Amino acid sequence: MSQTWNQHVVKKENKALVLETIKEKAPISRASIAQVTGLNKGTVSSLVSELIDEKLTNESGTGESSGGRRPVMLLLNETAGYTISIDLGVKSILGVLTDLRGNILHEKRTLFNNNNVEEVLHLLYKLIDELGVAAPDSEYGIVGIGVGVPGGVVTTEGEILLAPNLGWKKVPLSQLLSEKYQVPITVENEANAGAYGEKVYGVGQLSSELVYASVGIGIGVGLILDGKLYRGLRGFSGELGHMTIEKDGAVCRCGNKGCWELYASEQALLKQAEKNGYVNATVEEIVIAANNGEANAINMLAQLGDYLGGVGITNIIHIFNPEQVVMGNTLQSAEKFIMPAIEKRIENNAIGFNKNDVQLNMSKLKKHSTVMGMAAFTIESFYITRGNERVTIS
Amino acid sequence: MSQTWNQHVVKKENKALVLETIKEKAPISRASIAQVTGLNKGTVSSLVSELIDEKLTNESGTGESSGGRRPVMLLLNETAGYTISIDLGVKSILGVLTDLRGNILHEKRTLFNNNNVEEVLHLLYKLIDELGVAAPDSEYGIVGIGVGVPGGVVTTEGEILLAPNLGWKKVPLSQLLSEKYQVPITVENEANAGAYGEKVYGVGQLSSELVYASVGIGIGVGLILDGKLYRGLRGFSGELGHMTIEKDGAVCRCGNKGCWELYASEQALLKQAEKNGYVNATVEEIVIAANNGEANAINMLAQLGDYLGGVGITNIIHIFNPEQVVMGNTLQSAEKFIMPAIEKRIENNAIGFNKNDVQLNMSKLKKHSTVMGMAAFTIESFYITRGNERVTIS
DNA sequence: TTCCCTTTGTTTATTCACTAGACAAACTTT
DNA sequence: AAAGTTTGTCTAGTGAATAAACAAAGGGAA
Repeated sequence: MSQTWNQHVVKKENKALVLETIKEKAPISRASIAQVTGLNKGTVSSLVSELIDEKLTNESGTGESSGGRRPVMLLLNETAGYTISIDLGVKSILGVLTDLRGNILHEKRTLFNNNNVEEVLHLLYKLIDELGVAAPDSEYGIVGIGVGVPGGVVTTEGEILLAPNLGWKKVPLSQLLSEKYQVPITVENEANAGAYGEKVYGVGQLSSELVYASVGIGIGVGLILDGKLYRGLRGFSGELGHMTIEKDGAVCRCGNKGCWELYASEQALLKQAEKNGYVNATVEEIVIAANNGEANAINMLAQLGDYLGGVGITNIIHIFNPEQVVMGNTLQSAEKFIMPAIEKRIENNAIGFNKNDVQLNMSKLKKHSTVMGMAAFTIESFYITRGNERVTIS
Repeated sequence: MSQTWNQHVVKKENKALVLETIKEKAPISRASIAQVTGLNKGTVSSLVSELIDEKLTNESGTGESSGGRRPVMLLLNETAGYTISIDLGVKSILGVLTDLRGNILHEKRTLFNNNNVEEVLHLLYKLIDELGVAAPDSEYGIVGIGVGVPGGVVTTEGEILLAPNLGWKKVPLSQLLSEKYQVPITVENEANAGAYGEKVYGVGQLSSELVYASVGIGIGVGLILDGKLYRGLRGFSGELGHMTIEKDGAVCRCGNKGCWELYASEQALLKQAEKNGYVNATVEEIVIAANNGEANAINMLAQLGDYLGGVGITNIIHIFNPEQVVMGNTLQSAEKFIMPAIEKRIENNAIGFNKNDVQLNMSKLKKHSTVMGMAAFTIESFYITRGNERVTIS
């Protein structure tokens, strides 16, 4: 059944609206908030005074007069609390400490070779502890920990993590962190987090229909539909890496045939490189070779762009009619060599209307897409749950 | 900017909630509504009396006592108004007259050979007029006309229809109908409407993540995500018929290569049939041949199922992690021969988690999926806009 | 039958959040 | 200095929901 509506809900929503307005347009006066939101001046005054009591916003000095009494400017109190946000990769862990506006205060990357669960968890705990110590004193302290992971998070049966690329199955990461740290924990797929990061802090801030393709060892896709992250029934949407693009193609480890990521990923590139005599090369080395003008390297990257743009991304454009497609993760370093191929393929292959609507970009946050997405999740849920507490208390 | 919240909104939402409850659980008493929704008995009483004044609900007689005073049962007044809902196909127009619960009172199909815009519009107007005459007298009369069309509806620049399969481009259908009939008009893609029809009245009533594949001359897909129809940025989502499934495949008329609908549609089947000596055959004839045990026909249908299930629908399952995939339109007549192939392919090719979540069904409404979807749109918007009028008046 | 208990639906008093408008403070312009 | 503006607070009033009392209409047992 749907929710019932009463005055408590009205107040909660209006308060959230005022806070959101301050967040977006700070510094801003009470009078301007009233005008922008359509709320009455008195209502805004009363809600703002509660927000100040809760330390969520601050009065800074007075602003410029526009012919009358000077306005008192309000600021978001972005140092009322901090988030710890993690990108758990297959070779390294990236952790950042952010304030409530998503400013990064502290950052650390830890490399590892041993994928063993206990080993990696130990490093993860160490990293979290270090970031926690780095947090300044504040009203709310650490408001949550978010971890982006290279795999699926099953939300039934209590958030269990499955990460084949890490060799992990059924790790109850969320539960483990909840027990160790008494703060809200969010665990989310790396591509989903990346999509949200680009939407909130990156190149997608103006788009509400955005597809983020994380092209790394495999391909993961995060979907922002109608301004919100779309997870599917149980969080397994976006397995576009395992979309068939060659119906009788090679067999993938997923059991399907002709999967996109067999043709257009780091894995695919390195396999091709092996054939062309680049033994045990890395993506960076191939990009350097291309920069040095080696035809083989340039061609390999262009072909990768063909497979990315001409098939997978064209399909994405047809399926979702998105406003924006953002590409991120490790293949971003080859931008210079793959983008022209991608753009050309989309120009040639995509249907007119869908093609004209879409804007294609490389990630703006680069290595930070995932951590910033996790920070956004944590911050958003902090503001929402604080609102709910207030309602039930009053 | 977001919406501001006040008591008017609260009342409007609660009234909608009460009406929704009556719609779903009729016959139901005021006391039960209060218990189900969590609203106060007095509140429910007052809202119900307004709904009765507006003729949207009725008191029927008293129900059975459960040890005290007998309850007065409330019913939805489904004959307070009627919708005219149309499925504009490439060879025929199907029109129905429905009441506010979606019961079909009158139905007519008109065939045509000449795709000329004026010609078809003339037939459409005639059909609408006939259905309008058939509507009984009622409080609100015809509350809206909805037309499902075989093409895209561009919502910018005032709802222009593009229907390549009809040979139409840039027909302002919505505007034409608005001028001729002074009631709310909805024009929507046939697959989108079919998806909503199955969600509201068909086999998808319990699912909120549903993908509807309309397999006819081409393939169109309607997406129900998070319980709502997903249209993409400008209404062009769901062009999955033009998803590449063979990267170096045949060129499609859309300009892309290896599109799904080249392998798995009526068009594809008939082309194959031609090769196998079934000259100028129809789908029905091939199904009859299969029923008569002709191996060629059986094999062609099985192969069609392979392409449907093993590639396209498997991709859908990986992309969306849906709760349900529903197939409809003309190919439904071949259900018996294609379903086993589809199911087998999905079993073999789809990734475990996504596969286990999904349920595969043929359309329940069959030829009526699209018209019922249009009826659902019209009815829903009637109830919503009536609510808004009330708010601005009071 | 009669009396008591239940259940339903209405009525009344109260609460709560928002709005309109008055007002004071602080500033600019003439 | 006087007049007009803008900001922010305060007060009275309104509308919608809730809680609780109450009336109406039933059932069940002695």
